[in-house]
Amino acid sequence: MAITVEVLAQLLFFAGLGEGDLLEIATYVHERTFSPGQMIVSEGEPCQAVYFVARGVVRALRLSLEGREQVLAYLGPGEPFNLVPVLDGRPNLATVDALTEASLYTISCQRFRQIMRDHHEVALAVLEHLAAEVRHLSDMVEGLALHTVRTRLARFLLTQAEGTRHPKRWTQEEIAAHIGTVRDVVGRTLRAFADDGLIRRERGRVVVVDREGLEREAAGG
Amino acid sequence: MAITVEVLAQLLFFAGLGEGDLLEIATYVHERTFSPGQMIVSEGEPCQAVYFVARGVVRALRLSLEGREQVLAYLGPGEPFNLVPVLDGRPNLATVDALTEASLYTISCQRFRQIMRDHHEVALAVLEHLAAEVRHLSDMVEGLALHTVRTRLARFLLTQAEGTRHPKRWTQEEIAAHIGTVRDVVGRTLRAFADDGLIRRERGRVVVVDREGLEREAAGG
DNA sequence: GAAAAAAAGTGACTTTTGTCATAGACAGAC
DNA sequence: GTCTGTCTATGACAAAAGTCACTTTTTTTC
Repeated sequence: MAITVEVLAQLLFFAGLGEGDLLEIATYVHERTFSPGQMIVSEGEPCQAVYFVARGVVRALRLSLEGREQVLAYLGPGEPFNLVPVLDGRPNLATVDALTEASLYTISCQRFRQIMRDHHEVALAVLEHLAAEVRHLSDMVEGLALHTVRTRLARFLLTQAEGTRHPKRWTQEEIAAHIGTVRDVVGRTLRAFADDGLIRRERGRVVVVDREGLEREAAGG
Repeated sequence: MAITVEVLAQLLFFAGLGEGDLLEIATYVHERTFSPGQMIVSEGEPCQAVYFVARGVVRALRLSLEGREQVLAYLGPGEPFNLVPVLDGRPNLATVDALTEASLYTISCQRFRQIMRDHHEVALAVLEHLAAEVRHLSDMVEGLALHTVRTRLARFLLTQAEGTRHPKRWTQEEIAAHIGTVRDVVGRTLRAFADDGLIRRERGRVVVVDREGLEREAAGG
């Protein structure tokens, strides 16, 4: 339960700090654990804290009234979330829930703001992280506004194929929430890709057969 | 042509700096002017500089191969753009072009990175700005992924109506590029709103008649 | 290994969105 | 004024996306 300096230093933002600073910050950090499906922060609520994933996977998403979900990001160990409300003091931007058993470190808004004021290195690291977030969201907007589901799915498959990461097994529902559509349409489009010889579908897994063809689809011409 | 300290201090990021720092920074700043329609930065190009609008209006947008445009933001005096490429060193995120005669201040990537390293206040101000950007883009993603054109247009009309700003006269084309659709559909949807008694259309201008009704549409239920 | 739950497959159908083509309205240039 | 280019109106149509209903398969859980 005690947060050690070694652990803190592995969190993106604190990597550059010295022992002394880390010891101080460690006193601000609390650990909380969540079980799969449990909600961690809720869109629209006033901001409580900034979070870091210590163990497990969580996802940030927006919900519609009809219950449709749009995933903004999957987050794994070391990654922070709920930064924006901490920075601008406005309500939470997205709902975040746990996908797996997850343990998180939290730092209250006021404390984290103070840390950023006091530690220039931290502010710079947060800056870099937000820049990545803006880039990611802009790409998302571009895809949603200017491209068809077919194109977005092709892009998704390609990035997954590159996936240096462990090849997670995605359900169609999950893919849908990722690319901004519904399960049925994902299934239908996968079938279309298979019919066109771009992919092969084997028990839960998708194999890219014709990378060039898929890339043409992803270009969205 | 010379950049004065008074002018610099009006740019969001430099408001908190002292005379001495401003004088130093002023030596890094260059002014450039653009005429309406001229492209200022181009998506995908390597990053050159960060920009501040001194006078006029510019817009940041993404283009599709078919020539459709998605506007990410309109920017007026005092506002910065092209920050993300400066921060992450990757290619420009969006195209930016001038809508009016515009004069801009520029600071090269290296210089601006240096300024952020040297001036904590600037880094914090940039942080705040990026947070706002993330919030805006998330809302955009939510709208595009989870709501119909009808809902997005209702939201657009409401925010325009609130518009503390000067009531710009929007063409349907501009609205379309803003909410992620095409002109024809905007026109059709406006007509539908008028038929339903939510708005009244008078020569180029839209008047909200039934605010409550529009808000119901905007809720996207 | 059987039952239950979750995920996927699929066709029919509806709604929404986008495309095209053409005509009218309007604003400013001169 | 008249001309010209931009903006708007509108209908017919096509394509994309979403909904429904139901079945089959796969995975999990006792």
